Amino acid sequence: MMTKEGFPKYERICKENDIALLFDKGKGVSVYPFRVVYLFRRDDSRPVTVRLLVSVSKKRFHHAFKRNRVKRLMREAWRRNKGPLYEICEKDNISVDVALVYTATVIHSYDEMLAKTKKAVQEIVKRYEKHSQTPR
RNA sequence: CGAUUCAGGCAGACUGUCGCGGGUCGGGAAAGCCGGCGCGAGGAAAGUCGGGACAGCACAGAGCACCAUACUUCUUAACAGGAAGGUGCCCGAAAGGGUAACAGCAAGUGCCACAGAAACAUACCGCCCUGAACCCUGAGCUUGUCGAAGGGUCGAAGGGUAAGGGUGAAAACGCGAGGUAAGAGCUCACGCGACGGGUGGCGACACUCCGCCGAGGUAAACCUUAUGGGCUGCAAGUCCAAGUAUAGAGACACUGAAGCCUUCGGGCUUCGAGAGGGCUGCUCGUCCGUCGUCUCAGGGUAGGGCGCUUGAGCCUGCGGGCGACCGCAGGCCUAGAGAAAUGACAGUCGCCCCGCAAGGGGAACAGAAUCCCGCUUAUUCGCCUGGGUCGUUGC
Repeated sequence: MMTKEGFPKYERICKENDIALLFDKGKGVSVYPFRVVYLFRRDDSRPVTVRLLVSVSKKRFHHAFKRNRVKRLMREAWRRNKGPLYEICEKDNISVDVALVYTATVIHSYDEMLAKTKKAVQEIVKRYEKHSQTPR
């Protein structure tokens, strides 16, 4: 099953075009300490995939080792909490791209990262279900 | 034992669970499949400051310009690095240590504020010499608006003088003596400095040596001399190449649009077009072509591959050298990503600090991006090893 807690290459957004599309068409919501941008997209050529992009700006963290630390914590927390997104995606056979942009200026602990990413995932699920219930 | 200083080293370890990037082996038709094994940040990975390797472009040779370097020798692939040494300056009682834009202003040119007479050949004051004129005295005889000689508290003018005064950051090598009209390296002793020679040293340079000389400073002023330097950087560069558009090649087709009628072959009406070029200036004719479709094609975007880690490599031993470093032998393979892996959690042990103890607290600076050699900066009131110096105690 896809709900296991790995984080392989195909679950990361690497292509420049994909990133441009995500930030151009995606919907944004702020869940401190993140800004979340997500985009549901139907693509029958690939299996159902939840993909992630993490971003920590050089403006907020000047030192490379601090940026690395934040990104690693974010990825670690994400792979623990992404399960609910796979549930709804497999139910509706749809993929989703998510970008997490770190907006705080201090490094939060791993436990806080876990809690906040969980909240972010729940927020995306809630908004998706609300949107799919409204008649088009 | 403590303090201080120099040199070198370390940068917690192990286990479990989950996860990531390469590699490799096995299964599988294959996979974004399954499993095993092994590797996966630093001493500065940092700053990007020097130097190279490598790559592309440029390039006959030489010169000019420009830039860089600048005590010597050695070291190195190379360097503005390093080692050993020289010289000046600074600290120190000494031993010793630190430091230097450390070639040339006795090649040329420029500049040297203010002050001062003068900033490189100049005389303001002062000193000294000559001394017109004037004054005093006045031999003499031609008795004059004469005048030898002498003197003067007067001194036009000319000249000498850099010892003294004053100015300045700096004033004619310093100081003493001789000397002189007064003075002056004019002469002499001592000292300082330049050049030539001698001796020692590979050399920078040194010397209680000899000769000759005395010349302001400034080259982070132009400049001179010597040496070196093409430019750009792995986002270099190179290979494959979807889609879209298309100069080019080939084939086919060929007046265009709208409306109406139709037996679907076509017909009628209206509007627009009938362009351009060659063969002859014009007309005709003819050829190329304009417009459309398809195929080929080249360059090339997205994307992907290579470059990409075996190298001036690391470790150990022996040998050479004061040293930087070099030689030989044996062993080892030690990250290679690409919106960018090297992580998370738990436990045990070790280290440091506080505490009698239970226990509590702490662990810096910081993250590979083509690769090396250096330099610089950051780093725990950290730890370990060795050397020097000083202090205290004991023998």
